[in-house]
Amino acid sequence: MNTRMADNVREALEQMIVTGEFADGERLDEIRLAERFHVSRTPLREAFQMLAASGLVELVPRRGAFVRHPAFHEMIEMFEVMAELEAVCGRLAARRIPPDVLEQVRATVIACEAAAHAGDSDGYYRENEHFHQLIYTASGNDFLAQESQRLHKRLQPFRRMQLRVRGRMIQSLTEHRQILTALETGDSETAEAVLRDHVAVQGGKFNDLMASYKQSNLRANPQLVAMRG
Amino acid sequence: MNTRMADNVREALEQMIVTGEFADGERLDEIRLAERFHVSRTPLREAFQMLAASGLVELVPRRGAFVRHPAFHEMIEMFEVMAELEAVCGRLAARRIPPDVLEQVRATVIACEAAAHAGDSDGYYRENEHFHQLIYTASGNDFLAQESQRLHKRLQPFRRMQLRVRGRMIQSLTEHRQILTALETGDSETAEAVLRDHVAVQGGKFNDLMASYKQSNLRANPQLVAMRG
DNA sequence: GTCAAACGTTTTGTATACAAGAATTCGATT
DNA sequence: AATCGAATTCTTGTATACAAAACGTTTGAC
Repeated sequence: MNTRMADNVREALEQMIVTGEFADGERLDEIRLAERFHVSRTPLREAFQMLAASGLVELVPRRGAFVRHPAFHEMIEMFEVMAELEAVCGRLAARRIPPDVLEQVRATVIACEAAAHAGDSDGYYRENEHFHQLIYTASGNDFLAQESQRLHKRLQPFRRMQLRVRGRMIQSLTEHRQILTALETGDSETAEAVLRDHVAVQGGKFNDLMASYKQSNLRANPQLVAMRG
Repeated sequence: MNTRMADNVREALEQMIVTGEFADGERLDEIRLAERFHVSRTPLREAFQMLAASGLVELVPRRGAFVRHPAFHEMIEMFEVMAELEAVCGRLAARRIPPDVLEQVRATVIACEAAAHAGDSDGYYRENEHFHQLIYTASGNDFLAQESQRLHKRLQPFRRMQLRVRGRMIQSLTEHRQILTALETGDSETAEAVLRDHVAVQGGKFNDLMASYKQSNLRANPQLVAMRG
């Protein structure tokens, strides 16, 4: 629980948006939401500002705040950028990673494998998040780590759509191993290439993601997408 | 002039911050600024939110809004990310650029050279901006273009510090030519490599930038940087 | 002289009031 | 029946009021 109500409201709304409680283009009613959260319009509007900054809603002057789910092609674009950012993190990390962080990566890869074999999907998810977080940090560039983390978080609701298939999970573990080895041997080219492919949406992943997207509550409204020319 | 006062105030404050009118860590006084801009605290606080989202100020709960100039090493990190983003844009653009955009790049490179030879530094600056903007767009990834543009804008006040030296300008023009050729021939590796080096702060550029940074009004307060552990 | 506690002042965060701009309704006209 | 426009209702943007938290200062104890 935060000291500022505006922050609490932002978190609550963020959760509601990424779990698909609002349709794309839906207007966030200030008065209704203010009543629901037992706050006035002031902190609510501050929350809107923050949500707009992270791209979850669009603020249209004199019209209101509208939730904004990415179109499929926009999501693919975001994953492409994520893949490139992680590739850069990997390349830099291979050269810069300190021994203690490398040890943490090693431990996380092992924990990830253990969770996978135990069928502990929550554990797997958590360790996988940690793995990527560590790669960001290992880049030795705090700004890069921060930006990567930001996009990672934004893609979180869509990443859940991926990796459900059993075969993908095994491939993912193999790639973790490859990345670890590349970091251990300082092989920046391999770290870069494997991380890019690890994150990129391509081949079979593309079709899986598309199928999941179509079924999800986070679809964009084609009508509205057409107007964003 | 914008319809919302909050937006006007944000623009004005942004300008004041990037021109160094506030010292690092200085608190933005709501009451004083409200009087100065002839608005109430409400739109002013909305402006603070937006500035915080773009990293120009830090919002500390129950304390206020404090301007945040990057430390030198933070600035270097941002340039490193910018170089990598532009490198990615270049790689993708070499494969995806449409003929009409390629033509625009060609025209911009020529205009840039003309401005340089004419000693028209404002013209040079404008055409150079346009050149980079085109590379972002040419990537064919709107999200990447948008993120690149965002960081580009954030680095604008610091980029002015670079490129003042005459030799740098000539080198820069040569690199533009190399990038154009790479795009024309679809040589993604070269486009990527040249763009990375074009933007990266390395070699002599590092020292020039450091010297300018030290003299500028956009320095971070070392006391405060130390506390950001 | 140093430290700390209590008081008063300043400043932030939130609620509320109000004006101007959008949206909607409903009737008039073609 | 469809369309235009005026009147009404809603909604946003901004000002202002007020409570609670942070800050500074004075006072007092050791």
